[in-house]
Amino acid sequence: MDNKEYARILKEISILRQIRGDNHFKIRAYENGARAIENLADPLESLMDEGDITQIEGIGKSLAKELESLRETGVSSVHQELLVELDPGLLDLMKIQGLGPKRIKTLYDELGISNVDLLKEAAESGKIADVEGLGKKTQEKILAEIERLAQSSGRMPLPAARAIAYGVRDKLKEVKGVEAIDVAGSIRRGRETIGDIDILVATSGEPQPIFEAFVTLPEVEEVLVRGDTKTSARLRNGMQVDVRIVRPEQFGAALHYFTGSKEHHVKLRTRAKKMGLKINEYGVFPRDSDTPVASKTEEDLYACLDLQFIPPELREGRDEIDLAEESKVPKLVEASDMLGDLHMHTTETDGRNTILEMVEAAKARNYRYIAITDHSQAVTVAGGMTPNRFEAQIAQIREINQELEDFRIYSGIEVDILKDGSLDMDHDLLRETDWVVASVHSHFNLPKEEMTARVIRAVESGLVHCLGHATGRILGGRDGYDLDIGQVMDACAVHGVAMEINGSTGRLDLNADLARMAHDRGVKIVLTSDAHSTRGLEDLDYALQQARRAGLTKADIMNTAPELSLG
DNA sequence: GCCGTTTTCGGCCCGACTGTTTTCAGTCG
Ligand SMILES: Nc1nc2c(ncn2[C@H]2C[C@H](O)[C@@H](COP(=O)(O)OP(=O)(O)OP(=O)(O)O)O2)c(=O)[nH]1
Ligand SMILES: [Mg+2]
Ligand SMILES: [Mg+2]
Ligand SMILES: [Zn+2]
Repeated sequence: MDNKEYARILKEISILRQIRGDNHFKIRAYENGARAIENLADPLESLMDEGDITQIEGIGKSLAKELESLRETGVSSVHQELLVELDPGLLDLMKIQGLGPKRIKTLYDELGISNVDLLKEAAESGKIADVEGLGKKTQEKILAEIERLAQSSGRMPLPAARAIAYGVRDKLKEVKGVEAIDVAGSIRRGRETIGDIDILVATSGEPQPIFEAFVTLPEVEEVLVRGDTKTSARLRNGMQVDVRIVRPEQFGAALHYFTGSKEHHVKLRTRAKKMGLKINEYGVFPRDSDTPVASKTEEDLYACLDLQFIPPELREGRDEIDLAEESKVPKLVEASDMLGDLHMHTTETDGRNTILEMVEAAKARNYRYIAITDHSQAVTVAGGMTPNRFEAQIAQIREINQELEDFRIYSGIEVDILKDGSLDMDHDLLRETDWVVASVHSHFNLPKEEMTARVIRAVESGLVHCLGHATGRILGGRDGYDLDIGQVMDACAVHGVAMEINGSTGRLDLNADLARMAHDRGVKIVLTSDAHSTRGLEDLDYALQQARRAGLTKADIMNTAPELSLG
């Protein structure tokens, strides 16, 4: 069993125990246990083999025993007993907005509702409204939610969600009374998928006109919640947007609250409480005082807790607070550190802009260099280059470089890794060019061993500088190809081959976790945009944010150097 | 159920909004 499976069982136990009405803190222990396993860098089973998994924070004697017996017998007795006592269909009911453990328990006890189909039947025949504590509105809402859930495609990839969020933000920015506005939540933290959009507004005036402007935006389909400090709406594209409004002097504390994560808050607030302080979205308060000791900025908030500042990308409730306590929060790589981009396409293949246009756009981003990496001929849909065309492009770039001052174009290629792991280009040209990215664009369904051997063969070729989009996953699309990424990383480390964090909107590949793992195994990391236009260069920002989530610093990233140095 | 530079027992984040609750539980952020 893999970590995901172990975590899923614990999560299901926590949900079923919630419905049964068990102690909140025991339930949280299962939730925490599930999260702890999800966050592990190594397989739980190898940690079991090596020793004591109660070393893992959040796993104690009881969970360890349960997990070990789960491994041995293939089932968890706690889980099984809950499924028998209750019903596996109840797990789906928790996905319905407005239904929590208490109402689900009531519906199960009173009406025998144990799955979504039965819930729908009961709602349609009006039985829900008759249940004590529920009513007509709840019944209608349940029906609408069941409908919506069937249509919804779940969490949205970060780039798409961020574009929508910035669109709403930019419209609200123009509204009278809006003195400050920021996108918060999982978008600000850079999670690779987004559940909903969270926007914070500061005003010293009346919030209601601003809420009114929000809910009357053309993209708003339905108002879900409308209060004095917060309003939620669903957009026509299905995305939920939560808007929270506070006073300007509370903006920092509120931004911190609205940025999350929830788990970060629970840890931070517990710590504050032990110091005699209370944190809420309005500030940090001494116990029994209404006068905040911090509220204006996030920096103030961490400072008054005797903590180093924790950047949003690290606020996931892992070990960031411990690091901040010891002043060991890494100085994360920043946009201004990025001096070049090493993966992009031009009109020579499937890009929309010329080399010179890409150069101009790169200069506008304050880069000192770029690498042009058009496709090789096996990628026919992109009009990949033959050796002749590639040779001509190398010459062309050499000429352009003569004319450039304070800027360098590296000639390069995104060479296709063919089915057998060989490279789709003349080897002499690969040796002649400055920068070789190698990636897989075909035969995604090879068996794991074959795929791993294929990629490693390319890594070992001595001709490759960087492995492109190593997993091949498409966000909100196909999974990565089946390959042993750990073996690939080790091969990269041994042969001095870098791995990219490809920031192009569909990819984020490597993702933050894998980038961290690669770095820890000694692999050099490159941030790239994989731009197919001048605009596309901006996608490097997504790669940057994933690098930050991975805890990487300027020194960990190759293209923060003033020039390409290939050892 | 987990955990410990105030604890091996006694804590465990904190607040907004909705509805059928006539005084606040449930759900969500
Ligand atoms: N203190 C506290 N804050 C919370 C809690 N739940 C949510 N928040 C805060 C932190 C979250 O980042 C922020 C926005 O909530 P969301 O439900 O939108 O979560 P988030 O944006 O982190 O993830 P998402 O991608 O939307 O699922 O509100 C909670 O239980 N306690
Ligand atoms: Mg959110
Ligand atoms: Mg939200
Ligand atoms: Zn590619």
